[in-house]
Amino acid sequence: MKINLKEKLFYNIGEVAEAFNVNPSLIRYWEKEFEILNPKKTLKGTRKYNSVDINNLKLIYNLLKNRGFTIEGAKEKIKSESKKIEIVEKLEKIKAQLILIEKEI
Amino acid sequence: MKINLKEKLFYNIGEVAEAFNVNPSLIRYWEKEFEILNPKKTLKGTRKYNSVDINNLKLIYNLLKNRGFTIEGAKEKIKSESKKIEIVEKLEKIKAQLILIEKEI
DNA sequence: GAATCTTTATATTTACAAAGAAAGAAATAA
DNA sequence: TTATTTCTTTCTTTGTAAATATAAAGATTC
Repeated sequence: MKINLKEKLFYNIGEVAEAFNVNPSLIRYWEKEFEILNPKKTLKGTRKYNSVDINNLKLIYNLLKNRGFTIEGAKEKIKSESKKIEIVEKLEKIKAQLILIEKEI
Repeated sequence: MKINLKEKLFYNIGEVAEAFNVNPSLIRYWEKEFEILNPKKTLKGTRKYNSVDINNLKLIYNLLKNRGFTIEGAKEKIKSESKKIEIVEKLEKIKAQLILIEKEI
């Protein structure tokens, strides 16, 4: 990964593909498959990748290319991961509430 | 999984395939792919699956069908898992040695 | 005769690449 | 400058290779 995220605000598909050393087609294909991959597009339709997009790509790349998930498997993994995060967030809210209650006693 | 592991000592491929609801060919195919899958064979060549084989099949099935690994990914996973177990075993031996040394002091 | 074997052929799914059109960028001429 | 040409990049759609799964064939065994 050659991309220095602080260098630019946006990258286009060629740069991204080169950084990950994959074909641009593959990046577009992943976009079809993974909801989380949603780069903005210019009025003419050119994709613009920001740091969030790059991080999502890193996640996807890692699951598919390093960790040996299928595309379906990676989708599931991402979903269940975000479920976990949601649950933790809920628990933290509950904790905050409990602390408030404790102070009132 | 309909197989009751305490019912019998060995199952043949038809029973196993039915229990996992897959094609017998698939079980044989996995055998080619996964080293850990090594059922004994009768002198005539018929596969006999014992509880270890069934557990290995469960592992493989789970990785492939539930957790969304590719075959290569599942192989890696299984390898790294057994690496982990080896390391823990080595550490336990070292621990035992240390305890002996401690007693000698 | 039903189930299994091995080997080989075939189907299906998954993952990716190629093709041709369109847009963008850069170099050159009016 | 501003047209014009040329080269590069990106687009979508469609094609294809590789991976995965299954079936078929013919022989053998339960």
